[in-house]
Amino acid sequence: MGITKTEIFTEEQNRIARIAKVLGHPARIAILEYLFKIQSCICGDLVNEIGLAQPTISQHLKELKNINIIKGTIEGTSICYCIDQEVLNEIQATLTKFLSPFCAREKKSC
Amino acid sequence: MGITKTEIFTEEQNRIARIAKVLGHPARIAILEYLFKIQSCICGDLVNEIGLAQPTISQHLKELKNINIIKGTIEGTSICYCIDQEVLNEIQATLTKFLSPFCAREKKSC
DNA sequence: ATTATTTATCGTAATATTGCAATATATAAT
DNA sequence: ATTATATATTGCAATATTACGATAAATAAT
Repeated sequence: MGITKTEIFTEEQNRIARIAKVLGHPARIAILEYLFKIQSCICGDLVNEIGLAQPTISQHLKELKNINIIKGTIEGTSICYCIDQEVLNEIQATLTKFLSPFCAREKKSC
Repeated sequence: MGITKTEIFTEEQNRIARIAKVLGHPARIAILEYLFKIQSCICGDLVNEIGLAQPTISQHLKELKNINIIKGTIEGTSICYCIDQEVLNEIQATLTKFLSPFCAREKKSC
């Protein structure tokens, strides 16, 4: 059917999956990597850097904004995108906690 | 077009995206959570636990096997699935490294 | 050999995703 | 007001994903 049965899963399971899904495309990984390196940039920079059409980059930016991992501030005619470090930390913590169940439960520290 | 242009991205970018994509469905998150909790189980257990049809669970297991995060060993008529702890650790390290670029580069330890 | 049990595969329908051309929107500069 | 610049949105085609019924395959028990 192509439609995910979100209602049979917990909030947390859906949340983890939603985050991972957004990270599940190399263009979005490339955008984040570039932002890590360059701190902030505008859409046009990413079009040049990555080599996908402007509407395609814009669409990927939208999906990254959906999980708030990036934020954009209007600056003249362009929009300055950067990582939201706080959200990034939360996402990192969420994934680490999920993927390190034994560290989190049995050991206490890794 | 529905087809990802993998050729314009680096191996590492594609690898991270491939891992995240597999984690990008709540059923697969639920399967992993169950395996974390229960250590090992058979397909039928997951069908009961999660509430999706057997072919659907089987398909999700296949995708998890594609990134080797789980492995299955034949045991009579059933197949015993469990987490591959070594691969899990690698995946966790890969995602943490990607999502903590400043920790990895500037600080050295987090 | 037959039957029961368990999982994988095939086929298919419904929906989602990816990518881009064309166009709209919005601000800056002249 | 007009033009240039930058980004978002719309519409569409191609492909991928999700889900499941039907069926195949493979072993265990009788």
